[in-house]
Amino acid sequence: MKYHTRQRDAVLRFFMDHGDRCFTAREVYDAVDAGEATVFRAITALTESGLLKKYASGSGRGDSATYQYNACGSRTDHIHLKCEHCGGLIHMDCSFMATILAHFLDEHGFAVDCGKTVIYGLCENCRKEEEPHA
Amino acid sequence: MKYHTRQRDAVLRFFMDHGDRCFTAREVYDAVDAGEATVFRAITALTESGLLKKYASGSGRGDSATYQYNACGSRTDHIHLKCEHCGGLIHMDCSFMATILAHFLDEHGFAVDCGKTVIYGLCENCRKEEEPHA
DNA sequence: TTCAATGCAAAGCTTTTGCATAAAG
DNA sequence: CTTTATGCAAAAGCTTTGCATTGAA
Repeated sequence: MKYHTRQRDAVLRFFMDHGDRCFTAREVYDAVDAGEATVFRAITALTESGLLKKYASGSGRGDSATYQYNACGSRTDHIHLKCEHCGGLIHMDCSFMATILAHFLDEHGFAVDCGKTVIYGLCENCRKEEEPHA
Repeated sequence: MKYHTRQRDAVLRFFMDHGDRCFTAREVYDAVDAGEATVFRAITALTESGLLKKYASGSGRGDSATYQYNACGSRTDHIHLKCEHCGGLIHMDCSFMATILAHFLDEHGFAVDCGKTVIYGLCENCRKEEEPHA
């Protein structure tokens, strides 16, 4: 990762332009003009640098990992909420977070790893869609 | 899953006997006397029934999913904390949980899916080990 | 000119499937 | 006796690697 290339720029730009969605390596490969191995190498590098967030699906046949642009980079002081319906990534940056983390630590002796933790559920919009008669 | 077989019993018993740890399908296959496909079929069935919890690692080559016994079965009203160091699974069944879920819902419009969410971090014992001079 | 990045094709792993056989009920 | 589970081997799919070539600085 010492030189600057057209392919790597294209991969990063693709993720930045669709920051609200997840993509498999295959989808990125289909979207940008670069070889398959190059796409994997670029995605791996971006993930390691913190610019991409990786979501591992079930492993093995027919189930590939997905990646999403992570605007906050390597900051790890807030929790991510991920909507299971629309795939949106919400950055929970509110003050109550500190209270939650303190509770886990004080009452359960558990130090939360914000960088690795993702809370799954349904976001506001998708809840409305899924329960039209509530 | 209509008949009762020695192989499926063995797989379930293996997980129950080591409820504190995660195993890959390969490890289970090495430990119990059953074919590879049978092990996968048994694990899949147990996971679907809620008796096993699945942790998907990165997909593809060299990275396999792991499974762990989930004593609480299909109950989904509490959150799981997983220690990244010892692999232990903590069932957070305290009353503050309701407060947390309410906050997510009221302030962020986000309905947490407890069944799918796992909070990663370091448990009490492992924190002490990792920071001997604190 | 030099050293890193690309791309293709081949290799590697995990998981699934097909099908004949064995076992459960 | 009928129906489901097993097991082997082959297939499938995602990701990585080797190596010659291209491109960046």
